[in-house]
Amino acid sequence: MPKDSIKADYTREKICDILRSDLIAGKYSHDQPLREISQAKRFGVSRGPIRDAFLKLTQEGSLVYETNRGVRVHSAIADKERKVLMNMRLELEKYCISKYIEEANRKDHGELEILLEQFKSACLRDSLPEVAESDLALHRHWVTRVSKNLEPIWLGLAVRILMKYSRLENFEESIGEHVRIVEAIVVKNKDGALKALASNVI
Amino acid sequence: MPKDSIKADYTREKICDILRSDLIAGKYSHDQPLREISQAKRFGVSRGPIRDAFLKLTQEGSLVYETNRGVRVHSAIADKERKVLMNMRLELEKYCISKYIEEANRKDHGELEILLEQFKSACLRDSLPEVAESDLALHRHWVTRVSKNLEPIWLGLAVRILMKYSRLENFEESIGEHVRIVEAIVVKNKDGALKALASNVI
DNA sequence: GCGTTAGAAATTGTCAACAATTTTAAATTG
DNA sequence: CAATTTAAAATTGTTGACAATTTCTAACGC
Repeated sequence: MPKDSIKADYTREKICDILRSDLIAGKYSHDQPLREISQAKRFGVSRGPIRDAFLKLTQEGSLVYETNRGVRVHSAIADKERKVLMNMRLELEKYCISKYIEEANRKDHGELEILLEQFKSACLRDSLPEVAESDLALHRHWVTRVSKNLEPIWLGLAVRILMKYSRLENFEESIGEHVRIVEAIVVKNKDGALKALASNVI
Repeated sequence: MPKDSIKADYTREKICDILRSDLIAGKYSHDQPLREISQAKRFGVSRGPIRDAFLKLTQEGSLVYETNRGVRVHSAIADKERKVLMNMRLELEKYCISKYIEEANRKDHGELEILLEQFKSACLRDSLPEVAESDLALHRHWVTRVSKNLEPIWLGLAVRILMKYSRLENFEESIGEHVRIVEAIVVKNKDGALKALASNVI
């Protein structure tokens, strides 16, 4: 047995998720290259799965790929483009939340509350990586629940938007915004939810 | 030399582009699986580059990937979701066209006219694959010219929207719409271009 | 005949080796 | 010493082989 007993048995998807968290959390600086070999060593796999993960993250937008030169962390996006992405994301999530309110059952609401608690707790701990991740997980909940088709598009938008501001903003205010969204959802107040969402995403 | 002198030397990107055209043109039916080995034989490469292309197309949305089961052609998207995607695409292209009008030079306009001619000619030939491809190429022109960052997002939306209707609609009307867009662009009539775009995309 | 099970076939997942390309470092020349 | 050339190192691109998984097929029992 190796000294490190945590035999995580990383799959392509797990590796991809971990790298995405790293990137959103700002672990690597903009334009920094990521090497296949070093990541392969890190996860204890060959270069194949790493290449797969790099390709996926490239398509999502957190990495940039150049032929024969590998991938590097995406540059910071311009403010104007960020605003366009925001509007697109809002359009998408508005649809998802409307439908979620109609379709969600008690079990869904339970998961929603759990995700909200995790987000709150991350904010109170002032841990940017955890805040970013739990923020994504919360929004992802209503998107995925409503449509597997829209989810990858949403993820691409959310990742690009998040990467721009890896620096923390006002966590307490963010808690309030998310609480308002979730509260409106559980009482099926569609207008309220959409309004709360708009103030959060924009 | 092999009997077929066309030694295309397919790269990952070329393979990806060819497969995308096939998918948009409706060469494969919805939910039909695509096999790595058969595509590898088709392009005369090993499974590696094919896997790369499949992954990319999965992320774009034309293919669906399931662990240990490979990829299949994406199911037809629901009308409501299609409408959401349309609005998002419109939001994106409105931004691109506005900026394009400000930034484009004579050379850009030249390319634009060429792409429009190619689109017209494809419509007149009633060839759905060529219409779909030249339609994409035309829109892609102003998107790519304005932002390399937004381009992959745009492509994902456009592909998903196009795949829904592989059946041909009214080509002549489509020519008129695109002519109006391009004409407004070259005379820098922003309002007119955006209005023409909206009636085309929606 | 119908459902179940066991084996075979087909397919994807991973890996290590080698080829091609790019980057870095050193040597050479003016 | 600066610029150029050349060689070495590092990195990505591709391949074929093998392992793991899924799917298909046929035998079996009821």
